[in-house]
Amino acid sequence: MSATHPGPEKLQNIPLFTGIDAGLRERLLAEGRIRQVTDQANLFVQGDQVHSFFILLDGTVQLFRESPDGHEKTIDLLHHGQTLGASEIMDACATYRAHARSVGNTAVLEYSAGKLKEIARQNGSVALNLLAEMADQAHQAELEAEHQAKMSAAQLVACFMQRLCILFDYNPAGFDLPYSKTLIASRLGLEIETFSRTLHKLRDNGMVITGNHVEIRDLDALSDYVCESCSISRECLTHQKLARKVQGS
Amino acid sequence: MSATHPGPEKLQNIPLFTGIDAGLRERLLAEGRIRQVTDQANLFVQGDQVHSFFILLDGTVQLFRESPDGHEKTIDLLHHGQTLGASEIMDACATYRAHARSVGNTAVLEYSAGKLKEIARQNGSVALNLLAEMADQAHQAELEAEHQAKMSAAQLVACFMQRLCILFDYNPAGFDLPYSKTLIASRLGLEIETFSRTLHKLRDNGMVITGNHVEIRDLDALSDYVCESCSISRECLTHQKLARKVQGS
DNA sequence: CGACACTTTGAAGACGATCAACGCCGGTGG
DNA sequence: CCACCGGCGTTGATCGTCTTCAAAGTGTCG
Repeated sequence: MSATHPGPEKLQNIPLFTGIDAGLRERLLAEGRIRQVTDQANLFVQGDQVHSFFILLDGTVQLFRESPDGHEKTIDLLHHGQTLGASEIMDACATYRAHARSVGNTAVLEYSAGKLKEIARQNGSVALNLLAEMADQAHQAELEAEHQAKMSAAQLVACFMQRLCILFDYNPAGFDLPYSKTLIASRLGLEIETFSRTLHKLRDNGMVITGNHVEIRDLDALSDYVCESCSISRECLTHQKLARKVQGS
Repeated sequence: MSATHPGPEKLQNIPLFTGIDAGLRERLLAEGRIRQVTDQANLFVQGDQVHSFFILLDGTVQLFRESPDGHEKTIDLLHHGQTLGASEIMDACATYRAHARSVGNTAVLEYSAGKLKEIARQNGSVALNLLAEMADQAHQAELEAEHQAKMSAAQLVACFMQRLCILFDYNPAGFDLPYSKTLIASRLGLEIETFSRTLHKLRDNGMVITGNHVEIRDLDALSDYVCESCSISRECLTHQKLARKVQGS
């Protein structure tokens, strides 16, 4: 499953370039530089001068921040079609606000910051797509904050598992975790020990985890559990589902 | 201090309209409808069809979500020049994702959703300003999530107080809280009891609260305390300071 | 086989939420 | 003028949850 040669299909279905003329899209794609990135490599480092904008073609990228006391908090895990660096460029803030590190081999399309602005200025559709993407990013981040503030560890994990199923089209009845448990725990803002213990507690909610394998026995009960104290988890799930459908069309 | 008649100065210094020709700005302002809003009135309700976009002219608006179990979580408190509804409109999501309720008398400039899109499409500068605003919104929300995940109640409160000083240009040596404690607690995702107790504990960190009055004795020590486990609180503070300066110019 | 990263498990402790009671204040109505 | 009420804030006691520290188990790869 290495990403040394992203097929041409990886250049399709990029949300940023949807709804624009095919010829123009080709030209825009050609203006970016395709980069193969090995495991654990930094695309950029928190505090660096903003130089590039990235579109993720293949693989996974971990977006995370480092605090003075050494702790790492994973902000998000990104996949095909998602972008990095847009908000930094648009915010006219000179430095990256987080680290971006590849998880496994990945491929990205890289644009210079200036080039992105130029493209956005010259092409209204791309600018609108960019706006939609940033709106969604803001929305997801707000949800995230609400989750962190109000949900228990068990609810966070359950919510995460459900989103995994939607994102990767897994069968809830049985699938394998796509990341290490350490990475997931970091993504959820939990200590690895807490995460490990929580996985067992969820057995009572119809979710059985054995090693790397997850079985969700009762999806509805789990959904109720997740949504109980979260204003729009359910809405959020369907929204993501929708986004995926749109992206696939 | 009522907001029944926002002076014309309130129509200036709106970030969304900075950097555009004065004549055009006048026209854009004229296309919006000025609305006076009384205390505790809803600008929109979570789940409503998205109909309008708002620019806050005067007063404070509480943005909050309601969960099935009845709890309210305040997402943000907005002031002059900030906007509401942009991300919903751009996200092509049909409903508001939160409630917006006035805190005290306020004045807003209202545009229909369609009108906003039209303006953004026809005016590149406004679109870029909108992008910058959404980028900042996403950034703040990410920070928020990190804070909720990693900071203690005392750090949240200390951080909040510092931002108050920057936002309202208060003298840290002594100022009064601009909101009720209940509202602040909700904003920070804390129970009112926890918030109340935390205020006293902060005495050890050089912050003395008596009733409604706050005295910060040692700003540097407090800043260190806040940033100890937060990756960019300090950066965040200077960023807001910067944003304010830019807005004032 | 041994080194090392990852994960699990146990025990202790810190922290915030919850429940309950009370004090304070402004307004309303008798 | 006083009694009552409701909203707001404080304080105490208790409980559940998550973190922390420590130790041991599992796996992979040289």
